[in-house]
Amino acid sequence: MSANEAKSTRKGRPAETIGEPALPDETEQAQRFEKARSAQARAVLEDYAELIDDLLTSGGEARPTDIARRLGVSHPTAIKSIARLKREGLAASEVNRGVFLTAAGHELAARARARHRVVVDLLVAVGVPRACAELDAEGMEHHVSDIALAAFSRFLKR
Amino acid sequence: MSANEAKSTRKGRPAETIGEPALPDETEQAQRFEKARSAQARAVLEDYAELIDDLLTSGGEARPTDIARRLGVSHPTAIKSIARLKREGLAASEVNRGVFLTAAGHELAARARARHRVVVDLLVAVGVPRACAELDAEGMEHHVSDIALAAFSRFLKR
DNA sequence: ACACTTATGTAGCCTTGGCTACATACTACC
DNA sequence: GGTAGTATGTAGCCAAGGCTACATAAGTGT
Repeated sequence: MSANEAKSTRKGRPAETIGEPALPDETEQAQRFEKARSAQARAVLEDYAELIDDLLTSGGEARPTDIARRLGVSHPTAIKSIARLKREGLAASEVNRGVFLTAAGHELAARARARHRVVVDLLVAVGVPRACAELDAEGMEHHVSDIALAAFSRFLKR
Repeated sequence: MSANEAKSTRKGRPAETIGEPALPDETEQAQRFEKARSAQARAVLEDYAELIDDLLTSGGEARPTDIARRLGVSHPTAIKSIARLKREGLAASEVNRGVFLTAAGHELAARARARHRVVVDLLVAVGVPRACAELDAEGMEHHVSDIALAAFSRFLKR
């Protein structure tokens, strides 16, 4: 069966004629969504790493309740996520002690923060109010690829 | 206890001195993350609605397997998500028949597609290669607020 | 008509990331 | 040193969004 007819044989609908909107290639589109999903999976880890790093830098200690409060979640949720960070070798802690980052975790945090800053700056540069930029960047940053990030930096330098 | 000391009484660490990086306000930060989480919850629905709308427009029919293939997921996953769309009043279908959108679903799809387009255009405008822009936009678009979107449009018009 | 292929739907499992409720461990203070 | 208060941790629940395996339905072709 010749690929083009194969898609629409069911119910005898005629093969798609030319002149229609033309969707992107099927597998390419699938890859886009796949990439977005994997970015989403990393997002939580990045948020935690970045926040823990911030707390350590500015206050000296990153405690589960502080983390939970800042992320707007309950403390058990925070503890569970921290456990995942530990599983993935990004953080470490002993019972009833504050959390700290491993080298890998620190590196992740640094990259996340750098990206965050660039994204906010870009948004502001194209006319988004600062407060709104901070809000929107929180979700967007995890989906910005290195290539796009480099483009952002270049744009900001002008 | 005077709020400022309260945060750091544990283990006798002295209250935070001035001159440190200064984190954003606690509750404001929590709201940022909360907003990002709720955007994420909408993301799947938007992706499905937009895709279904695309399929209906360009091919005449939106069938679960096509949807699954284009999203890069298994067909049971797609069917489950479609069930959620139906639950939320965005889509409808009968057994063994293609999916279609309700008025609400169509409206959501239209908004999602418009936003998608603006985001891609903005990325391209600031120097991101087209292919990369398409990839990154897929994840970013769900986090762009109306205010930012308006700013993007204004920027593109110049 | 019967067989074959593909599409659709169901069942059941996993992980993530939310939550509440409860138990335990600190710390501070009198 | 005991008590109050806060932090920490555990258990168990839920929904979302992945998956595989299986069963049924619908077209296709000989």
